Amino acid sequence: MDYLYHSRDNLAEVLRAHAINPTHQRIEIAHALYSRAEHLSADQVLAIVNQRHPETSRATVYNTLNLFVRKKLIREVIVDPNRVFYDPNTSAHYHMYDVETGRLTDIDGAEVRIEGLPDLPAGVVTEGMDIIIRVRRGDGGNK
Amino acid sequence: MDYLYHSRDNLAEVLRAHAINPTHQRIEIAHALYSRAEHLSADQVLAIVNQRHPETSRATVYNTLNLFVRKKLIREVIVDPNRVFYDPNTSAHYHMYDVETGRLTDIDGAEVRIEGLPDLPAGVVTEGMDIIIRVRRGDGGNK
DNA sequence: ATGCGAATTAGACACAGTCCAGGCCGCCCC
DNA sequence: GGGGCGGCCTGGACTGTGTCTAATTCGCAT
Repeated sequence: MDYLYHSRDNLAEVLRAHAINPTHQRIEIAHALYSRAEHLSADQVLAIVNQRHPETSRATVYNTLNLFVRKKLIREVIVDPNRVFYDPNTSAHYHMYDVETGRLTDIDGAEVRIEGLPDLPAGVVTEGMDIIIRVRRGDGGNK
Repeated sequence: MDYLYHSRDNLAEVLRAHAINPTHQRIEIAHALYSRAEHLSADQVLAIVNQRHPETSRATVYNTLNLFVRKKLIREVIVDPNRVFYDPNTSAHYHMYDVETGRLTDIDGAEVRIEGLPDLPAGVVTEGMDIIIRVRRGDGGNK
């Protein structure tokens, strides 16, 4: 994957390549996402960005994340009813979600094959497919 | 499926079979879910229940839906960041979600086969698997 | 410097969902 | 039948995520 080793300079290029005006804040937000191989919520991004560079507003974080999603720079992952996670990895892959800890990890999609899905209704187009495997630690969970 | 034709009397039995005390409100809520082959949000359930029988509180609707989920009577479907949908069909099946209309429809899971998923880490147990195919109308959507 | 559109900001707002303290209801036992 | 008890329901306050808006600031080109 090409999303490790993103200096802030490189990130500006990446943003431009996606037709996004690379502002200060947007670069910081992109950096927060790309510099760690984790799935962050908007609030986490806000916290990370503000601990380094003094101030970025909540509105900007939300606006920017939505912008990135629209421009297909990142992907939303909807697994937790409370918050949306953002995933800098846009290649085909799936997710494993620990319902106890809330931890979300990637599953490589390269060798996953799915058969037997019915045809889509006419005039309908696939936007994407999510697969989420919900797990818990075998012992700790009481019925 | 055995979730059509649920009179309120039958529903009381169903609830008891799941170790749920069949109160008035719970039966009405179960009825709202089982009597239509649709996926409802908590707010929709609240509206349906209250248009028939005068008053059921919001807290009760939420408590009851969560209780039903815990008792495996219904299932949560998390596809829309804004609200949770509840699905009375607990057999293995998947979902198609229209990102434009918000409409959620079932995909029978009987003949779906998935291969190539990696093994789970040791000591971890599958809680369930969700597959969501996000679609949109092919023509109407502008880039 | 000046002007202009785009981006950012603070704060108010909207909304789903939860919590809490009080009251009600059904049920059991005497 | 009456008294007590535990579970259920209720309104309302509260929380947290995300959005909106009006005003300010930024960056850039002239």
